[in-house]
Amino acid sequence: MRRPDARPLYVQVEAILNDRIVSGDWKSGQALPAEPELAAELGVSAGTLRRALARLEQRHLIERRQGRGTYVTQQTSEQALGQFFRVRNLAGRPVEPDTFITGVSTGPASEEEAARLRLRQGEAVHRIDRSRIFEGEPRIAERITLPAALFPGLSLPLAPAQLASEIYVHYRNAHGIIVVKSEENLSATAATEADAAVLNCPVGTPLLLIERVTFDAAGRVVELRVSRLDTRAHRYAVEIA
Amino acid sequence: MRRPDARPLYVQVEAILNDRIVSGDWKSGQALPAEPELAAELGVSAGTLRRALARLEQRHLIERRQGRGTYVTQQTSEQALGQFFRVRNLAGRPVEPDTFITGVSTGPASEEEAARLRLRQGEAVHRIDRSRIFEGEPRIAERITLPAALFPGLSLPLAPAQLASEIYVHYRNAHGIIVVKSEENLSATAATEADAAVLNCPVGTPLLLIERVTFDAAGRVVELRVSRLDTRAHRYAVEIA
DNA sequence: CTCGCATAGTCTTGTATAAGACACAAGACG
DNA sequence: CGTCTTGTGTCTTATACAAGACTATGCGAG
Repeated sequence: MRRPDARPLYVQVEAILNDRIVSGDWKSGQALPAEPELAAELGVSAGTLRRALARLEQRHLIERRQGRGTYVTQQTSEQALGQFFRVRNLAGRPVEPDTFITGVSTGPASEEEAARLRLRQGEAVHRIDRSRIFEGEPRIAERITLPAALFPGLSLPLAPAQLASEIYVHYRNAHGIIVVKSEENLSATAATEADAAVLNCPVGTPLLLIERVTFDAAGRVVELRVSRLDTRAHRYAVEIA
Repeated sequence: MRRPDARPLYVQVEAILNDRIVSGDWKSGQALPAEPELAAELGVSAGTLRRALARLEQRHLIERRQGRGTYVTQQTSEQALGQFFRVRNLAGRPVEPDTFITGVSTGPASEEEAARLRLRQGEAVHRIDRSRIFEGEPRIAERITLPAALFPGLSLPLAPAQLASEIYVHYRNAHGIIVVKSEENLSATAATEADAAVLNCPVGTPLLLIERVTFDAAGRVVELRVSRLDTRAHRYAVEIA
């Protein structure tokens, strides 16, 4: 006699709850049912449910607050910043970037983009070029590439102001895209003339090149981001445990 | 009526077990007592003990194997490599480095070293200069700085061969130093003449500069390591979750 | 008799349940 | 402005059974 699903029950429950969040059944910021209620509905014990919830919390999909309830994590720009933005100044303090959009376009994915985003070559992607400004100085030049299928309408009238970062957050919330994980490849490169112009630095200045691929809670690749960081006054901080 | 220790019981138990490992009470690779026995000895329920053990396992301090027992993690060079070594080749595959020691010395800590290692300026440190070779080519030039107080005798007759990495692992195991966490600051820099000589690259080549501080299970700073990685054929892979 | 091997026994950690005491938050009420 | 009540998540205990891993036993083949 073999079970239909060999995974532990708490993993199955985790998957069920994950689906409900991804599918928009429970929306961003919304409170989940109380634990006893939810456990009863799912037909599992409170302990098993709590174990599943603990795993979801570890993945930052939900937030639990004693006495208040359990909530689907709201993806504000501050939240995403704290979780994924690793630039620090030389004193080790987090830095608050301003954003300046320098260009937006839509077109077929290049071979490189398609491979990274797991698309077929030629599928439509949106591209956003922007610079990020720390303490008045431009320090990052980056290009964000998004699968158009996941962000319909993003190509439309887009204010060249810094709104774009907010729009981006809005799209994630509205489309059930909950960012969960990023994989990054880091290397060093020399500033090209284009980089030098954007970053206001001499040609050839060593830059930290960050190639990031981001995944959502459904396991989809949602973004490719290539950033060039001028590290003369900043560092990229990573913790390994 | 306030409790003497407001932390949850499972956290207190975790701290007790952590101490036993750090103090060498339970040695590297050794099996812990079985759960029921240990729970009885500590006067807590099996569930509470298991919760503490789960936390220790997450920190890689112990390893649990169903049917066999629970063991203090043994710090082999392979284990440390898998956990802390993030260099990949362009295909994304982990790379197996050879190591070549280029110099060993002992002396008073510089201001910079003292600050990073949390020592008083002038306290004795060991310094190991070495290069790391991937697929026949030298790709990393690095200096490791260790507090002499934690590694007594390391200054003595040291084979210039690649033994040093093994010796280093041995010292950690022998002195209750269990590496648990690293903090890294990444930036880009241009190869100096010294770098160029070691790495066999042109002067000015952009290098990935990695400044790493490593902590052990007792919360001590155990190592400062400054590495310069030639990223022409390799990447530094990081995952953010 | 000895070797090989299946298997039962027993020790280990892993999973799932249940129940009760506790702590925190928010609103109702005096 | 306190105090109470209610609803929430958190901690701790206890029990039972499942599953992995090793050991010993014993039986049969040679």
